[in-house]
Amino acid sequence: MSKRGYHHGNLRQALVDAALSLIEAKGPTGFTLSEAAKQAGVTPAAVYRHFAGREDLIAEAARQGYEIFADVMQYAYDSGQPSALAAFEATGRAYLAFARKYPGHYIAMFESGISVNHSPELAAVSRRARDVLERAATELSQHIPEEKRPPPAMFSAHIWALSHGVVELFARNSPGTQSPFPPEDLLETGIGVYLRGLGLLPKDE
Amino acid sequence: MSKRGYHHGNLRQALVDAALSLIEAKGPTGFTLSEAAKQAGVTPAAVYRHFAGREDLIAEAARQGYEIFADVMQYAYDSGQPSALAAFEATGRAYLAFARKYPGHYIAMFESGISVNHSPELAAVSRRARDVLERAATELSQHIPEEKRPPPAMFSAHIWALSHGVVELFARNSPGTQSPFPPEDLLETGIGVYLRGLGLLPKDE
DNA sequence: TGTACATCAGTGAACGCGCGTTCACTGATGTAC
DNA sequence: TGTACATCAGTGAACGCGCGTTCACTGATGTAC
Repeated sequence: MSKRGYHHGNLRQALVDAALSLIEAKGPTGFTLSEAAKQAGVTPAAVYRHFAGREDLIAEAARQGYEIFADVMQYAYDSGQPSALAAFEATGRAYLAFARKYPGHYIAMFESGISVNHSPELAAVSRRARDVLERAATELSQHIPEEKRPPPAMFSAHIWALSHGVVELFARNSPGTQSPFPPEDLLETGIGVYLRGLGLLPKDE
Repeated sequence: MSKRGYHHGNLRQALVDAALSLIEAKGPTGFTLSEAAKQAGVTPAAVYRHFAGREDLIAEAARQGYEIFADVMQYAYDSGQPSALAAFEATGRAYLAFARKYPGHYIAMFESGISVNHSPELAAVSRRARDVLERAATELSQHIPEEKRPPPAMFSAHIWALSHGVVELFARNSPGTQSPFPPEDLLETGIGVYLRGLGLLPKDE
């Protein structure tokens, strides 16, 4: 264990990590700049060497989350190719998997109250994540007869909303509100029924 | 304008109303006990005549929200009877209508971080609201051949999640994240596709 | 390899603030007689 | 109808706290020569 020098070396990222673990442990409200600094072994004032302030730190945590999120979605999409259906279903599963694996990031992204327009970078990377799902939806909807094809943006909005709802309502350890079913099953079956409704899955089980 | 007496007369409810308007205006974090008291024209200390503390005040706001919510859902359900399908679709629409009409209550209920088990009353009334949707789902699912019928609790969980996701992602005036479609349309079409997937709506438009 | 020096990451003390909560109190209200 | 009195809703001052942020500073690090 080498003695830490006067300079931290990687304080910026250490602060982001501290913020994430605080958010994960105590919710978006539980995070304070001072406590994050303390957890990184540093004076609160040191934070200002790396961030404009509290909100800026959260925004960076969210940005990193979107970055991971977009990668995860992209990877899932690719793994299902060349089948449009497999690619689409994989991205749906990836949404929930991300929320479970990176709860701190997820909360920073969707529940911390920071706007996706906080910075151009944040807007861009969130757009990138959305685009993956939308592309998967677009390609899948090619298999629906044109005249009864819903707009792909609506299609993907439905799945996004269902996924988000499942996460918020059933995949949180909010005390007392335990899920009647595993969230993964809920999302899987929900998407299944939905795709069947679009004629993209056979009518029978 | 009669001079206010020394006693407020209905301070308890005035505080709840103040809390709701603050929550609506500034989010669940924006609400403070002190400011709610100020808005009700009263000293912060006066709050303690009526509530155990800050959290207790939010819980009461949420409780009143669930009460209204359950009534609204029940009314919608009744209005669709005797058609199981009409009743179900009406409750779906009622969910979103409630979220739009009572944003303060909605946030207190679902985003304030208070547990539904804060008090037995709160647990009971939230149970009542859930039960309406679950009953509608149960009745509607009678029309599905028994062997391919999903558990009604799962059925209603899907709709609950979709509705909640639509509200959170597309029905909030979160700056920059405007919806590509009106939330009402999104929910309506989403539920439509879903019901078609269950064989409860004809295959063709 | 050694020295002088510029850089700049982090310190530590201080700030003003508004928070939730407590306490002894006061005075308006309602009731008993 | 009038008076005495109990109740209790709201006051106002005070508290300790942790917050985000600022500031002049210091001393470790890295570079130029």
